[in-house]
Amino acid sequence: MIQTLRRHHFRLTPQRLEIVKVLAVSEGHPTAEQVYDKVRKKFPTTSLATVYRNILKLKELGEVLELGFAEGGNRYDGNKPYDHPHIVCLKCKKILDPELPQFQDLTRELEKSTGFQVINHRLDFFGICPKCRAKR
Amino acid sequence: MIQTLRRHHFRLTPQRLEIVKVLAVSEGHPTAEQVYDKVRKKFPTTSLATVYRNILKLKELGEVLELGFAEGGNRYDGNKPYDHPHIVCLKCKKILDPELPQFQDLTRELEKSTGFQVINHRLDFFGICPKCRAKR
DNA sequence: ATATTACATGCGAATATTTCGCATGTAATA
DNA sequence: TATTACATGCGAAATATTCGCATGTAATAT
Repeated sequence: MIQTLRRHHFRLTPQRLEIVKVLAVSEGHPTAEQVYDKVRKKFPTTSLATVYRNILKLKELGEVLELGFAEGGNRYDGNKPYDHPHIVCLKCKKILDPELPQFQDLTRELEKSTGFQVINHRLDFFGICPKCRAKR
Repeated sequence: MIQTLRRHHFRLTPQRLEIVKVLAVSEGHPTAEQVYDKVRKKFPTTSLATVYRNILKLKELGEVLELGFAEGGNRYDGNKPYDHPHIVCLKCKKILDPELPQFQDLTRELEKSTGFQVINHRLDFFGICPKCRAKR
């Protein structure tokens, strides 16, 4: 990510580097607010707008994937910024990346049958994770 | 939908009936605002809050499917209120329901491999529809 | 090292979307 | 026709995100 920023001649400010770091090591696909909270641990004066601005930039550079949900509050993935299936726990809200080899490219088929030019896709499953199932 | 409302002893107000009708005949998965605009053609004093409240109710009754997107602004489907794939035109924003027989239940497989109890899913494709492709 | 400058930041205000509180209205039932 | 609990309309609140602008600072040139 840092390489990409450098390549595009964007400045490597401390806040920006920290946001990148948080996104890169994050598990479970954090919200903007969660990124904000972690960044403020190191740089307490950081503003939420800066977090959003940097996420937007990284999104545009293709380094971060944005996941929108009906309940509001987007989630971000800085590890695999390309389309891949997700499985969301409805209780603890964690989002994992399951392996799903059966889901090959239906895309080609779909393009043929609909006439659409398909650019990307989104596949999410919703349910209860093993840990939350055990809890009760 | 009206039967379902009646069965649950909800009142059949003119506004409610009109909202149901708009949702039932709508194509392309309207936004709340679009439903609001159509309902106001017949009942000009209808408030947006009423539209949201009724959509919420129908959602809870399982009669309307809500689709959230990262760009904000949910979309609603009153025709097929169960999980099914969508294909979204990034230009004209229309949403269609493609046939996708290849997408059988990966769900069972996923439950086995992840330990999740899967409750529902969401599969969307994004691209450019034939009409918009022709335009340029 | 220092100066320069264009990009970044922090702050609060603005937007957009959805929900809420509350007074009033009205569909369903008695 | 009266009753009553649910529904509506309105504006305000709650959320999530973006914007405007003054100030700060990383990168580059000197």
